[in-house]
Amino acid sequence: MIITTVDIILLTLYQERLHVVLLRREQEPYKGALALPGGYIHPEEDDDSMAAARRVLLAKTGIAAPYLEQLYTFSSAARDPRGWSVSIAYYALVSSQDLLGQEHRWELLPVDGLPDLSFDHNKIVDRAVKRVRDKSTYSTLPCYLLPAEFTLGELQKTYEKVLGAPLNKASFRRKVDAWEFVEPVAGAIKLTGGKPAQLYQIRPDQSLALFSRTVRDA
Amino acid sequence: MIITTVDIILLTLYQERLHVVLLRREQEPYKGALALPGGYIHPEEDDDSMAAARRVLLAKTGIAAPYLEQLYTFSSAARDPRGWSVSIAYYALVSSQDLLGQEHRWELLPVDGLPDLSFDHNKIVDRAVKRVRDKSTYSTLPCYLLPAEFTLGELQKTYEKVLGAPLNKASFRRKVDAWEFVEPVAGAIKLTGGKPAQLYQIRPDQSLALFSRTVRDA
DNA sequence: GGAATAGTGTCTATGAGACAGTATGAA
DNA sequence: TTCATACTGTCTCATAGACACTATTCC
Repeated sequence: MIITTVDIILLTLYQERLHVVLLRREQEPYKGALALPGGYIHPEEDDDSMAAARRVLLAKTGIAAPYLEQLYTFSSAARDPRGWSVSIAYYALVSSQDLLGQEHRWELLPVDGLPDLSFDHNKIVDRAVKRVRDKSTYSTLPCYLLPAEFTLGELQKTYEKVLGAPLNKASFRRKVDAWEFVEPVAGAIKLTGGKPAQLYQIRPDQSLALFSRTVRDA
Repeated sequence: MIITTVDIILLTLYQERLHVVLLRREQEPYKGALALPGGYIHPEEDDDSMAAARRVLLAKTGIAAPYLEQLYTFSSAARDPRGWSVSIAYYALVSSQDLLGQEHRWELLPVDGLPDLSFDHNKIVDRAVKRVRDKSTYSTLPCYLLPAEFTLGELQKTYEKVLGAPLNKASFRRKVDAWEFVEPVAGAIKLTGGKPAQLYQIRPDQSLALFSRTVRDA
């Protein structure tokens, strides 16, 4: 018998660092330890594993319909003491505003320097973080960590925190210009203490766009 | 009950085009139709799904230990008429020399313009081809389509056939130089009809290296 | 006016594409 | 000698990083 589950790596940017949502396990194995939100696939209920991931995420964290993408499938005889198991892992990105509004039972920990998690979940988180960092260098992925409207300064800061390196301002804005994936929100201005900043939003026709690389600053 | 299988997309470069290895199904469903080599995970025998993929590939095609990488996991209630199923797909690359030496029962078809395959295997092949093409723009992946020793001309031709676009010779050689992933085989020269060409091999310390993008020619 | 942040103009360095050149074998 | 293919030198153009500059708010 093969155990078939989905696990979700729900990431957000909180206090200027990437954080992951974790739950305390209420049952054996690893009772009391931290683990990713996850659960069995329900063949009667779930059309596919993405639907299962969405259902599990909603049930365990109350988060509906963030950006969700299949990461990798972890499977072996050894990863679960109950037996041969398959975990189809999905990663999800949300803005901390969307995450933190509500009552919750989960914990939010920085992805760098996590304690020991259940199963092979440290490995799973590491792979998710690596994927997000890599993909952020050539796509609009980090936008999903921001609320619907944001300034270009916030956008740059988000890229910098995800990538872990400062970016060149002029160069970054040239890229954003060239990619044409955001548009100014007419009349929406954010007061920032200095010159007020124009608010932007993702263009409605854009979901996730892929490009050639952005590079770093000194 | 969830059906758990692995499928392997075995790709090679043959007659200057990417080809995929397919088998005729001997059992229902899709009896007599073309399908990717695949099979059930054997929990008693396979340590993990990569091992299962390797075992299935060897059993069904006689190919041992090519480059093998997890592609994606296809899973839904609908993709297999027998019920809810999960297929962990792996893609593999071999040189046509390694592939064609032996007796075989499989068929080799160009990946562009495939006929209808069993299950969702057309979709799986498409995703594999896309992955290989994408990854080839920034990695040494196409090397696995070549025999152990090759000329820089053959290397460039391989990249061109995989990417489907001509490349600039000077620029390509600069890249190969900069990446430092091949080394000349001392005294190994290939006669090509013109000036003889130096034979190269992958440097022993290199497995798969990733880089920033190679671009096209006019 | 000064501090703070938004946003821009422009110089320079790097690296890719173009293209023509040289090198070395076979017929 | 001519042809074919291997391999190289160098020009140009595109783009990213550096950095200083202007703009607009609050205090």
